[in-house]
Amino acid sequence: MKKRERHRLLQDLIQEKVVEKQEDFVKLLEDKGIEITQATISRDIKELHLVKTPLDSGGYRYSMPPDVHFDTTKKLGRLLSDAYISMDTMDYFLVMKTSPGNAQAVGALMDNSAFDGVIGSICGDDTMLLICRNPEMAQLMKEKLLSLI
Amino acid sequence: MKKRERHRLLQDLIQEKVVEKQEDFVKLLEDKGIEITQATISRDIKELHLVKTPLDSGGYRYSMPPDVHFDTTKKLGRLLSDAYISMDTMDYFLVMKTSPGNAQAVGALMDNSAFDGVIGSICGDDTMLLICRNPEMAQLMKEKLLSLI
DNA sequence: ATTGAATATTAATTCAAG
DNA sequence: CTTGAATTAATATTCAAT
Repeated sequence: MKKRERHRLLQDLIQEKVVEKQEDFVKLLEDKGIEITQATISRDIKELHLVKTPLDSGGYRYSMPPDVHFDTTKKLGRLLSDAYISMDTMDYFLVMKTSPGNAQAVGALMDNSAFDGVIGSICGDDTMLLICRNPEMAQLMKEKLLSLI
Repeated sequence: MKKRERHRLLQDLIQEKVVEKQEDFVKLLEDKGIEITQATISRDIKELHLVKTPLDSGGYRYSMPPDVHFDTTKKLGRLLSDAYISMDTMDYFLVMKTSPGNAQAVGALMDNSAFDGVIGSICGDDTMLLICRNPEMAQLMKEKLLSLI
């Protein structure tokens, strides 16, 4: 049993069953003849970004991850629709040109967005410099941002 | 300090800060002069349906409940019922053909959905390219999307 | 790289009290 | 009905092994 397969199995399980805790995963996999411990489930959950969601009924259920900043992302999209001019990446960096006076606002939203590939931003009046975790993230951010416009 | 007020404060805090654990809430409220214990935060989190989300960066962050996505997923289902034409996967990618002018809308909903296997989307007029975390996710996304139609 | 066993940490609940 | 202190339960991590 490969990790990938197990991940896939966990994704399926949370759709079908109310899985309240990690030990439940252990038991459910055991039923399928798969021996695994809670420690591994914990790691799987982390990698899959699963979340333990409190239910109205009072219990808990592991479920698909939320889009951390649903609202922020929407705001960012609206702002970029207005303010975006151009963008380029180099190494760890992404430089965005905005209409005058808007770079700070974009940077502020970026800092609290779900885009955790971003380490930080430095903004002038019409230019934002994003520092990303790695060059790949810089490229990914460019695509993400473009998809919002 | 009433419970309602505190709940609002917590909602605000998770938008502004990366709150990694319940004790962080305790400290943040203490900074605002509000004395509260972890037990109460735990109850608040349960009532607000907040979730502790694993981040790509390795840490955790309390965030908004995934409930909001149910709606997004439903919207996506309705949109796809109208606009879907065809779909195919290759490696990390999923390409969807839609009726003219609809790809952007689908992409926007995808980005705000609970589908965390998706890194990002790039949309033209009638074509959406989804970039997934891995080839398995691309395949899984195809199945999930088909199940919505 | 992935895992289990043990452990540390964090979170949920119980229980008494306001 | 709400809370804190104490406790239990659950989860994350460390460490050794593979």
